Amino acid sequence: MTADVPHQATTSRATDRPGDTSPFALGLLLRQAHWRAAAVMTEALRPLGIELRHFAVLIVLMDRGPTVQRDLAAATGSDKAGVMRVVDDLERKGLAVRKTIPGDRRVRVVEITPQGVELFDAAHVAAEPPAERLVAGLEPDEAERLKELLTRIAYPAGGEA
Amino acid sequence: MTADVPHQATTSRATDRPGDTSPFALGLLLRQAHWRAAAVMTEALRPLGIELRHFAVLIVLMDRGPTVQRDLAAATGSDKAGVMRVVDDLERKGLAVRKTIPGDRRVRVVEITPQGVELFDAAHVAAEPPAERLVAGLEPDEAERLKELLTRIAYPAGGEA
DNA sequence: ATTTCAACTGAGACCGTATCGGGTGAAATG
DNA sequence: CATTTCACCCGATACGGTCTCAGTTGAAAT
Repeated sequence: MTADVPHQATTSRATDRPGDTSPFALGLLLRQAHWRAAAVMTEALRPLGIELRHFAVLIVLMDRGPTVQRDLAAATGSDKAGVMRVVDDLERKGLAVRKTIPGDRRVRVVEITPQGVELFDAAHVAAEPPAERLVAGLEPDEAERLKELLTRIAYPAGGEA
Repeated sequence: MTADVPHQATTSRATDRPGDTSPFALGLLLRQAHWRAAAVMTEALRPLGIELRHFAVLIVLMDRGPTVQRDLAAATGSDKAGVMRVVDDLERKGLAVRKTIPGDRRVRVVEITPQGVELFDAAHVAAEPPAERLVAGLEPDEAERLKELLTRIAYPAGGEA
């Protein structure tokens, strides 16, 4: 008698569809949009023989230079064991190397190799067309605005306030 | 000699940080923003004893009413096996039930129970404060605009054109 | 010597894929 | 027209790979 037909009355409930005003709407939208973006990027990376998690590490290495594995784990948000395996892969492919630093034998600094930089640049070239298709429905200034708004969601002012 | 310091010159490379113009920037931003949203929502749902994937199914059940498992898989984006396990959980908790429909003995429609509806509404109440904190840095009209732009990324006009 | 912090390892949970056992409808066959 | 056969579909299960987490080892600092 109560739950029988799709009752969409009362207040406002999540529907996983456009035009939703429930508190879950933004999260669902982000999920769907991220899913699309991830699919596009994974596809762009596939011909190069790496996956997103590998590329995420390369990004950090390019951004920060030689980095300790523990920091890589923090920066990529993944587990330290996971980082280890990713670095294993990168090392096997000659895209990065582990180095021991002189005064400290327990740390291993991960460093990108010239081939790694090469692949990194190649990835950017390969990713541009798909990335443009992703924002095909938006005007250039709209895409900029979207990124600006997302930045404020992703990195709240003051760290976490 | 080549790759030694964080060289951030040449064109424009992904940095996993605000103000990035590389083709990967939008994807990285979406990832980070989605991560935040998912963390917030998972946290809001925890006291109720369910996770996001369970709630995703409940959303579909509320939106569409009794639904075949195959359609649930398609609607939530996950695969059949995953849906099965989630429905197992929901059934065990009394939030949903599997029913055989008269004319077709192979299909099992999943239906939300009154308790399921109860929890669904409770989730909305619990989720509102965290959801507002998520967009705390944005003006109300900015949040609306963000959702609108995200919708156009997540659901491209014409299905996929 | 003890504490601390790095990388690593192995056990367990988790997820997606492949496969199985029905069930249905329709076409083929007499 | 009745019956058999066949291709497909659904839900369920079994399996394999992946990721996660607690614990181990070894090095440095106090």
